[in-house]
Amino acid sequence: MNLSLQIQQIAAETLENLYQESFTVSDFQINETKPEFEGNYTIVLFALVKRLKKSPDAIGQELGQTLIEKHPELFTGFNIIKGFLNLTISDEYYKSILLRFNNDVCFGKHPMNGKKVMVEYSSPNTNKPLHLGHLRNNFLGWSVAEILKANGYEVYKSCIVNDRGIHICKSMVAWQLFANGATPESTNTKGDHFVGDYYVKFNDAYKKEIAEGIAAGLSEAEAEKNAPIMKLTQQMLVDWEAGKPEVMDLWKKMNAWVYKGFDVTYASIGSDFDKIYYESNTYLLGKDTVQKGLEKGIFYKKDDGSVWIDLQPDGLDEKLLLRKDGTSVYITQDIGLAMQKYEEYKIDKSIYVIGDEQNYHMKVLQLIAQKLGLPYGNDIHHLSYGMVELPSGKMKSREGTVVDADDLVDEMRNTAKQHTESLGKVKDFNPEELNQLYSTIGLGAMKFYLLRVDPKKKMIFNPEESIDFHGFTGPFIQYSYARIKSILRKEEPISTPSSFSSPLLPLEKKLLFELEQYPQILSTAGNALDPSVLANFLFQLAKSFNAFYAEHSISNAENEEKKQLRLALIGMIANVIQSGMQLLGIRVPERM
RNA sequence: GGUCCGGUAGCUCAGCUGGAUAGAGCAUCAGCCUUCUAAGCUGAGGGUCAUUGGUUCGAAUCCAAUCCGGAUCACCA
Repeated sequence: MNLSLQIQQIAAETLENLYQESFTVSDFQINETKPEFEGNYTIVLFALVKRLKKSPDAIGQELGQTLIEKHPELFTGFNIIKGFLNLTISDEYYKSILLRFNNDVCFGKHPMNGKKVMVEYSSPNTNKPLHLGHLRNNFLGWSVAEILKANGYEVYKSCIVNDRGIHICKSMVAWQLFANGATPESTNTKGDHFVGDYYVKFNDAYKKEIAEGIAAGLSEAEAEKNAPIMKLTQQMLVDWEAGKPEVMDLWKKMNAWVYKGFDVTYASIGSDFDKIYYESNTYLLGKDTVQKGLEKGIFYKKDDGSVWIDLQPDGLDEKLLLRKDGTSVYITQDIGLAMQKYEEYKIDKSIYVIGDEQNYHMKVLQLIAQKLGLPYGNDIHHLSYGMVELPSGKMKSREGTVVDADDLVDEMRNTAKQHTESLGKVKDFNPEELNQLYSTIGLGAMKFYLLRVDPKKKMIFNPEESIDFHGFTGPFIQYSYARIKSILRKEEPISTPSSFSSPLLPLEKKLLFELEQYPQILSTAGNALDPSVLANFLFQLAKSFNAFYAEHSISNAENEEKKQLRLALIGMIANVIQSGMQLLGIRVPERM
């Protein structure tokens, strides 16, 4: 149990005994003590004044006095300043944390809770390569899945591939018209980029035809509708749905190119999935479910035969579920897929990592799932994240104004290489080790950059200003880890020290104070589905370590016992950094 | 227009379940490598927490209104 909760409980018990009144933990507001005052944790007394009809000072005196008398193992001192009771936590408490957990690589992780959760993320289209926005999605989804595992969930990572539809047909038509049989192999191009190029080519041709139409006297809407290339595309979608063999063959061939390219990208950024769904298999799902909902009276049919749900009582609009011709729409397949996920995995909770532009859609899905009585209907969560934009505005694949994922990864590796070479600390590494290191650092910088901010906030990425390697960054934390490892290679810590007698220095205590909070940080990050909580914590910890490192020597500590204490301390810091960074999807190097 | 999200230092962001003098990083300036990795450390300057009003012992935090920016409200996905 974490310390601040312990303090709340003890304070509640103590006041109950003192004043014969009942208190709960929520009556006590516990803060970290501000650095300018003495103490570690602070109880705010104002809230108790009305209840007890006593002055804050009087309450503080009695409470503080009783706490150190009854719990000398925890509290060694207190002071009261302007209604704040500052408590000093004993060195012994922190030393016991250190002795217990310094070698525990699982410190902070919670035991299995028996609940299953699915995290759906990435969800690419097969008509274009991944870009920076997808990277934010991938990193968030992967990290949240790992954080949930650390919180005791059994987690399945899933991905729905949007592999059909009019947008896919656009690339296919453009390839037929302009490629002359070219392939990724013949042009030595990565498959997803190859197909993406034809998506852009489609758009260029389409725009040209619209302009020609307008020049010939058509209105803009008519010109769009009558553009020959668009008509070809619509026909291709019809043919695809009819299963016309040559269309299916082309579709399979081009998708295979894209998947081959995606595999390379996913491998390089470290994304993986337990289950991949394909929209071409799921888009017909959900119709039965809608039919059942219709019978139950949850949905209703309009005169033209289309099926709707009225969500006005919930503050939304009417929403279409089946077209008048009986075909399904976007939400229909999502309902079906939600059902299928339950049938296959019996999940208790489902998390969708999707951009905030779909907040409305996800709200509708949640409401429908609840009304249909889906077993986990109340546990559908939308991890809604803000778009990544450029200084010039939104990224648009069809305009070609995107930061390509593969390009960015390469660039980050190169930057890492330049930094590493100019510092010259790893000249003895062989080429393979060097490449590993560049990936570790470059990807670390990029992942940390995207994960350190609150997911729901929109980000602006300026390609002109490369991602930093100093300060509040991944490499800073990686560097702190490498520093610790460097010491631990030279100094042999006693594997299980039994006790430490000398008092803790302020900076030693500060580090233990921070380490003690790690389990709570993981819970908070898991509950909020927010890796940035963890990123901020790890940065703070690394910063405190570096300050300690500059102030106190570990190898040349004042005496052997201090040295052993510090070796145990930095070992525990290294474990927490490694474990926390792993949950962000970031590796830490032994040397850099 | 309805709904939702955001607005904190020059820039990028923490803090938001109300608490003490609002914190980091970058950038700027001044110091620190003959001792464990300087991708580091120490210090300085820099704020009308969008605006106005309210709630109260106390508001960046809660409520209301206003202003600014964004998303969304398709028989597209």
